[in-house]
Amino acid sequence: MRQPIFALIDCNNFFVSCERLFRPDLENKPVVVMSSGDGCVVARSNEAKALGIPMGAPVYKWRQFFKDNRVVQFSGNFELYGDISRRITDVLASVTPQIEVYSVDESFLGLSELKIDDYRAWGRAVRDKIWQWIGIPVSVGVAPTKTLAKLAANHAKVHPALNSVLSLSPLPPQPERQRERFILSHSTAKNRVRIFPSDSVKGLSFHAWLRATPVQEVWGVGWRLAPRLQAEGVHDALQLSQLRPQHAQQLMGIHGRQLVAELNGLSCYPLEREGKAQKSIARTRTFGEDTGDIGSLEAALASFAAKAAFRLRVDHQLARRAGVFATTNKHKPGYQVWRRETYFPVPTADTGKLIASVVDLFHKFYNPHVKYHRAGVWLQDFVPVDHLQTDVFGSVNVAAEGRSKARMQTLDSINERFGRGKIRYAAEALGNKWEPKHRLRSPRYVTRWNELPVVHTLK
DNA sequence: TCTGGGGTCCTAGGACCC
DNA sequence: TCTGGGGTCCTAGGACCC
Repeated sequence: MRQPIFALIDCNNFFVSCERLFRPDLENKPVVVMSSGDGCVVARSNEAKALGIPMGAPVYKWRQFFKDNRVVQFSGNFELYGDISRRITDVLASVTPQIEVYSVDESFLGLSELKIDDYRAWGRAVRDKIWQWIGIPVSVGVAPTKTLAKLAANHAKVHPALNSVLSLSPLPPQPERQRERFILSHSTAKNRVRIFPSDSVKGLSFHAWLRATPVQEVWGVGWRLAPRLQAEGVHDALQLSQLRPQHAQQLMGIHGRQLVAELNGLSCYPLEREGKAQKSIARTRTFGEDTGDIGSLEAALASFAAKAAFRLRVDHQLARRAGVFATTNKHKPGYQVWRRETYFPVPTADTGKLIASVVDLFHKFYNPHVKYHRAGVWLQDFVPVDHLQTDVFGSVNVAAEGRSKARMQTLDSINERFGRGKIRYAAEALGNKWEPKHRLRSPRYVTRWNELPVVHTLK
């Protein structure tokens, strides 16, 4: 079998870059995009990062700072970002069918089948194509494992001399590793230089790149594991790669063992090409305002159920299990969570049935004196539509199931033709106090007819 | 006034069965 | 009724990702 080789294509500051597509005047200015309900910062331009605004910054604490520093704010326009994301996926799929869409702004490509002599030149060509056709800047990392490709892309993003592309292969020969290990054991772990000022980065060895990667920036090491590793004297990716596999497993579980192998160039995570079926679907929101209003709460849950059911039908799946939860504000004393779930003997993707079920479940714990802050609906235990089996008593009502299917198809096709939400269940419209605010949302330029950008010409 | 949303996987512990 | 081990299933919680 051929040695695997991966590329990670990672969009730079993706949400901000999408906003700038239609607002070129925002180039070189600090820009942030906020989460649903304008609660916290979920994307920052380089200029905003340079101002010290952290990921996840609570907006209410930073409002004055944004004003003082002329930071441009956007409410998340996730419809827009999803559309741009699909366009990028289309471009990448034209490069190779060996593609795994990892998230809205990242894709892995499998390169072992392609005949590539120079990975840097190849990476630059892909970067240029996406820039030219879509207008989004990307970084490219190439390496024999996904973990190393991620690491390479992260460096490609922050060192201008790399021109957004870093290839980390092939691996250096064994003797060098031994030498570096010796040197490492005599160096101080802290205060190691990470940011290289000049073109010298191009000549750095594989091991130098690992050494320049703080352990908490390694894919798979989060905020809980990082301090544990540091306590063991593991401060960077090179040291992590030199842990004994058994020790890594003790510290991080089975995942740690694979992580160490991946850092050593041994691929453990294959490309997941097929659009693997999801195992659960959830739709949850923090409300626009805390509320105990039963109409609004039922409307929220009905709306979540409708959205989740639609997603289920797009995936050609049926759910055996549905659940609902609601919470108070977790930042206030007396935080509480309620949850209930139910099981369907005959799995379903019928919006009406799901709405009825979740509203029913909600009433089992609803208390009119509670101000609810957040709620959600989830679906689980899926079976493919064409595998609908009868329940143990064979009591599937074939005619009723047929009518349900036809009803949903009609609903979906009308909404597809005339715009989403054109037809909905009355339960979704009983109140709107739950709806999150998005005062600063840009137009949905490419997904809504009435929000198309207007071009003025000078005569 | 006040901190997002949507996922996956692993592990530990309890219930239950043979 | 007791003893012990092993297997399975379920749930809750923890950890990670973007």
